[in-house]
Amino acid sequence: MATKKSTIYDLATLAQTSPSTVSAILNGTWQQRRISAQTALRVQALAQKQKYSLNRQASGLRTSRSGLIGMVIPTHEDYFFGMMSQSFDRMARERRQQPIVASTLRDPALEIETVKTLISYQIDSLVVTGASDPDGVSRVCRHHHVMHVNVDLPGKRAPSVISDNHWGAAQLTATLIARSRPQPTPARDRLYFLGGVTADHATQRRIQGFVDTVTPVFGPVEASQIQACGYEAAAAEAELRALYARIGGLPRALLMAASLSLEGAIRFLRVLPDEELQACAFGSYDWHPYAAFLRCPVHMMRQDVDGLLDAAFKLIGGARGSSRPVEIRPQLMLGD
Amino acid sequence: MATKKSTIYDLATLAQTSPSTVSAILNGTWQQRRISAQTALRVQALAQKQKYSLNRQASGLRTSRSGLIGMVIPTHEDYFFGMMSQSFDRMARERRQQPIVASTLRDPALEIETVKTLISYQIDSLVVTGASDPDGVSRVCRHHHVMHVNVDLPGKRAPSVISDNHWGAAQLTATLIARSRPQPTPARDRLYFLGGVTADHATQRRIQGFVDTVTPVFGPVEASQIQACGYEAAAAEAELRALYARIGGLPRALLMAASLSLEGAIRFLRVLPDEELQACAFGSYDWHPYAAFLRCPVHMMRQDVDGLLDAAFKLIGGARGSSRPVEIRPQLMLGD
DNA sequence: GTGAAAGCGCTAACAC
DNA sequence: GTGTTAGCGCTTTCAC
Repeated sequence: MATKKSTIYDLATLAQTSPSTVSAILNGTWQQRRISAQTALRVQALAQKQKYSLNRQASGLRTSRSGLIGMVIPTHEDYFFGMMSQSFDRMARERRQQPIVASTLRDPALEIETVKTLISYQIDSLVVTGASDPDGVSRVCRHHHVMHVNVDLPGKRAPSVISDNHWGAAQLTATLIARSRPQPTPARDRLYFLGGVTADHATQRRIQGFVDTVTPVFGPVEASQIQACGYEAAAAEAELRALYARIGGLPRALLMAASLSLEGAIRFLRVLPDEELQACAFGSYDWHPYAAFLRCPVHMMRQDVDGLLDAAFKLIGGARGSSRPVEIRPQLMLGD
Repeated sequence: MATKKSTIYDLATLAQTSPSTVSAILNGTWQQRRISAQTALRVQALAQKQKYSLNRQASGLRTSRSGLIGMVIPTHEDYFFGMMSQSFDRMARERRQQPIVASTLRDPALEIETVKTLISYQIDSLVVTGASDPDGVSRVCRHHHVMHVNVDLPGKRAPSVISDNHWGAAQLTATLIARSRPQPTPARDRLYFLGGVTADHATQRRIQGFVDTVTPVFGPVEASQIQACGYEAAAAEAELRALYARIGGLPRALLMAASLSLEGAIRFLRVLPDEELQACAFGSYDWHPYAAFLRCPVHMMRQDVDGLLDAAFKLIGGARGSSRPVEIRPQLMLGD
């Protein structure tokens, strides 16, 4: 029971053969070296007995491939990014890569620093999700020849995969229009868009989808119908409270820009009586299991997490990246 | 604008000095080598200009320290483990280690395989959270001399840090007793415990805390008051529905064993009228922000995630581990 | 069918 | 104050 960790040299000595033979046997290339099945079996058994473990720092140094694949996300404490991590974990494993996920808290400086660290570990490629400065990250990766893809938020200097925000918002809006009912006052007889950041590409496209769907039915959308108050739950809560006071009740329909906007809205809505809730149609871009807790239907656009990452892996694998982002359709989840 | 990645050899040539000097300057040990500030500055400037990046595979191979610290968790799609990942990420960074988190889906075989992979990357230490087979993991780590700690679920073969489950359940139960009101029938005039797995150490201690607090006030607890129906939300929902039918309403108070039990319970409870909800006191071991969506107070034991990981890092850092698990008190979050 | 030997990029002991 | 050198454990020609 050797207490020292064994190397291919130890195994070679024990098996009365050479390190290169052991190496070939252990990494599967022994067939093409035409090593006899006999020695192969002998060495394999020995490795198992000695609980030999490959030193991937050494093998990576030699081959200049680490087998590590990085992903940066804003935070682990968000349901959407939790699902991203989970899918990424599975898909990386399927490709025999070791995932290494780091959170960068939407801080551009931390994003760059983290990516530099990952690069120093010689990651083979990188998935950048929800980055505040995707192009800064790209510059670093480019210089070090690290393949990378932006997911969720697009960048100009690397291939990107995003949700089909315009289509998704349009579908969701159409659903809300179909399920909503006329309201007594003009200000309430309208659809409202709540949450998001107008500087953000995703928000812009969602608003556009909303506007393009509302306009043919109700005429031009007024500025007051778009409340892009940010991604924080508290902001959405405050904004909705104000809206409610201003127009004297809930509107005909309400489209929340993101899952945190929905969370904020629910905090306000949960104390309203059932009749008021049932008079309004609710939609949310982004899906959250707890939305079912509200006592009325919430229609949701569920992002296709696996679809996004599948496309990302294809692009990393060298698929022809056009200059335009790949758009992945989300899925409508009816709340009934 | 060199397109090849630069090494300390390149820098040494450019700076007219030797690789070892460059190495010392770049890794901060140059003071003790008494290298002149002048050369130090020259080399540092050069490194910056060339965007030199340390190859940590090479340096790790040489020093046999990788700077990587691993953590295995059951899943990223759970709020509690999301918080764990986030804290771990921050704390590892503070200690200048690169965190590497892998999910193992409560699958013992996958746990072992994953840990072996992490070890092949020469992780310096490992935090094992919520493992189904902590002792199997310990065996592997022991053989490879990898320092490790169990968190949340204890093991016999490594130091462990767990929530103070007995204390927490007792406090929560006391709160529920204090806030509850008598109910019309004997079966309803009792406290019930819902969720968890009796084979599980954590559940055992929580039940014990519940029983020890209820007994002095109401007399012996009957078996029907303990419904350890597992960790799945759907099971808790079904169990609660059955209980409601059996005893003809909600009981005096209900203690949910875990956050998923709470989620399941809420799915059933959300359709009940306010009066019924307000007649029952709700408690949950584990905290979830969405619990506020219920239209009545839920008292929660919030696990001290930072406290758990702080203790874990101390144990990894070599603090004397007694054979008994370190217990960290959770925090009572009153629902009012 | 197998072995010897060079070298991936870095660090640290030792030399001067 | 700085340079030389020997490996860390592995892979991969090349030689036989």
